[in-house]
Amino acid sequence: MPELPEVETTRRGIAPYVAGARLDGLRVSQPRLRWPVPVEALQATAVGAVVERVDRRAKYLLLRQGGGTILVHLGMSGSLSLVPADLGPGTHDHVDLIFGGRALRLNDPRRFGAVLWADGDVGAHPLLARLGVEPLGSDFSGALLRAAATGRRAPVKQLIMNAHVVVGVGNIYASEALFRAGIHPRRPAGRVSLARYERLATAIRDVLGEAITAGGTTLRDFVGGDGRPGYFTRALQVYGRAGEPCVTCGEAVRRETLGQRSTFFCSSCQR
DNA sequence: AAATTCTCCTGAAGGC
DNA sequence: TGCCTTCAGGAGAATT
Repeated sequence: MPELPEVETTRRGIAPYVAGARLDGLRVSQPRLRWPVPVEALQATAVGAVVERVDRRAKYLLLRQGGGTILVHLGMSGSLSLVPADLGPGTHDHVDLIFGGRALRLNDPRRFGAVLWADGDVGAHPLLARLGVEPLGSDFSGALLRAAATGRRAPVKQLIMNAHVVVGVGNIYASEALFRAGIHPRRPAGRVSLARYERLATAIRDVLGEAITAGGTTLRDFVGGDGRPGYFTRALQVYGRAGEPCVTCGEAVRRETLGQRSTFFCSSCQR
């Protein structure tokens, strides 16, 4: 599942080929994604214009043009790759953005992803306007988490996965960061001390940063390849390891459902 | 305002 | 081998 590190790795992989390139055409073989692909608007406005840069906000990729921005979200099964423009779409290839002889291709079996168009200031787009801080940005801190937690009784795991507070912390890295910080995922958010939130903020930064580094080193060539970044799975300490011994104390890692999401933790190391 | 539930979709895994 | 059922999961929308 693409989490923030995979999205950032994708951004870095495609940017050298897309930034500065003119969008020459659009092929949509399946417009029914998370939201319908706005084919008309893209044809009328985005096609023919240069993508000036490729940015990321939360897990959205932003292909910025002069008059607006193409938003791409990978959902949970999406990936982008650069293929020859004359290569026909295969199974689950839904959208091609054509740049010269190459196509930036979205493949997404489960179709939770999205390709959208935002006129003018993309920051004002409804999907972006009310997002929380970037976890790798300078505004993110333990103090920010502590402030956001005031009065909240919901589990701390749900706080750090709340995109109105901090973006890009998905299910996998939420479990990992809480393990590193020694905090039980079910602990009420309002009952975690500032000191422990400082540790948690550091853990979130570290685990995301390490995953981006790992993605960068294991990244296959985006051009002509399948475009899937490395998934960092070997470095996961609790996620997906139910029943296996905790790497710290040896006790069996537990799996419980929290907010309809699988949650992995060590009940001995995390309190 | 905060918390919970629902929804989209399909591949994988398990049962028989 | 194959058919059927169940489940995961990002995250916005709807509901309580």
